[in-house]
Amino acid sequence: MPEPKETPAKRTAILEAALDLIAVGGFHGSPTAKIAEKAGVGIGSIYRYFSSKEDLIQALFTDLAEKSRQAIMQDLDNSAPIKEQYIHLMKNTFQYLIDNRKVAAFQEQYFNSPFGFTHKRDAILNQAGGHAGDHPLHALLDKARKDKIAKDLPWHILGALTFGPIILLVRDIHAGLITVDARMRDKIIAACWDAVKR
Amino acid sequence: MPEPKETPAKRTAILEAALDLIAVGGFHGSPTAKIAEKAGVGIGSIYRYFSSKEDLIQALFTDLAEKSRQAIMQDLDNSAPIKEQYIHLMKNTFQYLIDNRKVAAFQEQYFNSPFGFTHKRDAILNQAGGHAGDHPLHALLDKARKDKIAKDLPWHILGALTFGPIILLVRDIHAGLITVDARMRDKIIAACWDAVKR
Amino acid sequence: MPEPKETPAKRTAILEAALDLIAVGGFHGSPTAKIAEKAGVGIGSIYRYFSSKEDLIQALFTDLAEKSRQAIMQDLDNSAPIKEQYIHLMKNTFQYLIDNRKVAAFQEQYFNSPFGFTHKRDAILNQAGGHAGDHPLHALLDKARKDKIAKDLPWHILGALTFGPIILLVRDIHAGLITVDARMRDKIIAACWDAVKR
Amino acid sequence: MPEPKETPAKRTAILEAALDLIAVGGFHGSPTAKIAEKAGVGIGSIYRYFSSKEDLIQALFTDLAEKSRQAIMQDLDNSAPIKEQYIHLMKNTFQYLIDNRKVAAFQEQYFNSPFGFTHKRDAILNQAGGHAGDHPLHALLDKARKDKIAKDLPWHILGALTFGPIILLVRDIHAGLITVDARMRDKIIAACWDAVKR
DNA sequence: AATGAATGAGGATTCATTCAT
DNA sequence: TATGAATGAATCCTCATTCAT
Repeated sequence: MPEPKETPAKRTAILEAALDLIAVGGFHGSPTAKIAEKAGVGIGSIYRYFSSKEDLIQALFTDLAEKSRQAIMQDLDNSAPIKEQYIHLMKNTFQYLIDNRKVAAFQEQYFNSPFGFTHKRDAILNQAGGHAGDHPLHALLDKARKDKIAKDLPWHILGALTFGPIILLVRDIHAGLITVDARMRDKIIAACWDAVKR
Repeated sequence: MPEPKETPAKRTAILEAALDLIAVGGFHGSPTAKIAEKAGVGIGSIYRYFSSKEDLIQALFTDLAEKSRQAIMQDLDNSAPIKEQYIHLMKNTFQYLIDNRKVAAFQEQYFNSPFGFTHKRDAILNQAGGHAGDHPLHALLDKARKDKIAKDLPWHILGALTFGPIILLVRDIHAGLITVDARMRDKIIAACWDAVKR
Repeated sequence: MPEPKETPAKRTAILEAALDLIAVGGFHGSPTAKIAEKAGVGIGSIYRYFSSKEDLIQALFTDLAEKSRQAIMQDLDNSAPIKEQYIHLMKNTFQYLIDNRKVAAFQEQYFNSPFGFTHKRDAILNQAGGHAGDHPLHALLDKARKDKIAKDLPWHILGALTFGPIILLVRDIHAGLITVDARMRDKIIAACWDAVKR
Repeated sequence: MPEPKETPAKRTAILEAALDLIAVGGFHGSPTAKIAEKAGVGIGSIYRYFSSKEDLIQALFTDLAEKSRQAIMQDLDNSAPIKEQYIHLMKNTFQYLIDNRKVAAFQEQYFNSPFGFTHKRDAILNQAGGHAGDHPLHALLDKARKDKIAKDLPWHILGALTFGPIILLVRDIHAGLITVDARMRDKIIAACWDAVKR
């Protein structure tokens, strides 16, 4: 009696192998043959689970986005003051990216590629808000703005003020150019809040 | 009237063609054959002016970095208060990247590639400060920190608070996801200053 | 009845095609595309069986060296007098090269190339004697010298006196410049023996 | 008043540069651009003196063949006994090739290439004997055979018995695999005579 | 006569994808 | 369902030769 709807282990193995390789070598340094080998499956099997290499990458992105979202939301107290929630989410985000260098590297690659453009454009077109692809901070910043706590700027801009510094710093941290301890991390997040707050 | 060391027109044509293509398709979407065709030269000519595709890309980066620097420094008043200088530099930077979509796209690509890493690492290793390769804001933020105007954070972090948002927003602007007029631009820069200032 | 480690037919086809082409046009007149076409396989298949064109050539050399060795050793009577053994080996060698023009042409090419130099140097460095890579005459001439049948000259020189004429004559025969029947062949070998014997 | 028929210095420079490069890198490692640079002339100038790269190589061969011939004939006493003349010619030949590694390397390359085949075939077709391209030993061996001093074998074969060993040994000497002093050289030549003599 | 910039066919190699087993 | 051998278009780069100056 087979388990009814479980993700096949082989699919997961392929995604993990792809992440490992792409994080280090980028899309172009990660041929399907290497991914299959690292995953311990035949090359052909990749095409059983994914229709193309592009499809595999998109699937990996979605997969990681969901996991990231969960990590970021962890222990969030919806009833806490907005600033506190902001700081909590930012700590989670920043720390998650620092602790998961492969995820960070992959997402960096992804957003800097034709794949990424497509994704972003899609996100904009469904601007209904609240759908799964969005970052949890979206809603929060929206509320902060309405409550006149955050500056009166469009979500995109508040988002950029928040994520922009984090993204650059994570890259530098993983490149070994700087180190950031918990104290420093909190200072950075406070500075981001300064940018956003009214 | 012999001009002493004129850059050959063909070299320039190659660089321009490369910029056009890379801005749209990235490094891997810009084969040498296409660059040559777009430049209106033979494939072989690329290798007369550059020793390899990598060399061409590095040359293009250096070229654009110099032009960007000039645009950014334009009309800077060294005797003005630091905050004013900061805002001036940021306006120039932001506007330049908005107006020169291809340059922005290229630099994005560049810093997200093995080329870029090398460059960044090199920049870090010569931390003497004040050398030509740096962004003009580097020195300014250093001074602001010493004068207790900026937060007491390492240059890397102040830099990330400043450039991070700009980079993301420029990307979104060129993707057609948002529009930013002069008024909005100034608000954004003010927000960045809030992040940096004490 | 499962054959344990059968060489893939495609690999053999590639080696044969390479031999055909190199024998006529040399290394530089034998592009991988032509080899693949002649072998009736796709270009990419060459790189499934060999890591590079150089690797293919080395493999071909090794392959032919082994076959040559077998042909040369055929019907050798180890207990016969040395002179008889010498004549026997020389007949086999000479005849084999006459009958296998492509092999002769390839080996000529090979020993006159960077590949060949490496090979020769390696052979010299392991001068322990008796190891598989050597020509069977090596051991025989060594023994002949010790028995005071051959002149008291280093192996290299005795070897040159023996192979030098053969190599030139084989080349001329295949160029159609001369013909050598069995009678003539035996006279030539006798002359070589005169050069070597005390 | 210009000297009427002197070889232009530029032509000589090109030939010398070609020899230098081909001796080290072979035909395929010696692009015309490198030859021109080493010769200190423009690339275009090569095509003023030679109609093609092949023509240049043929010219170089002819040039060197003439020089070799002169070196080999040096101090030859036509009235001496044939054996003595043989030994004299062989000493000159052997020593010349040892002392002129670039010439030896070039000729090796040359005879192992499409060029070489053409040349040899041409030589055979004009079998009138005694024409400039022939090696001086040709006539001598012919005479030796008629005088019943040499074996009754065709010139080609007597030639191979003589040159074959020398060619192999010169190659090994220049590859650094063996050293041959004057004493050893004379022994080798004596052995060659043994092969040739009746 | 001399130059060297310009050319593009040709060559080795990679890799996403297919398909027979 | 799983495999991996087979493929060939695509890519970077070289180099003999030409021709305008």
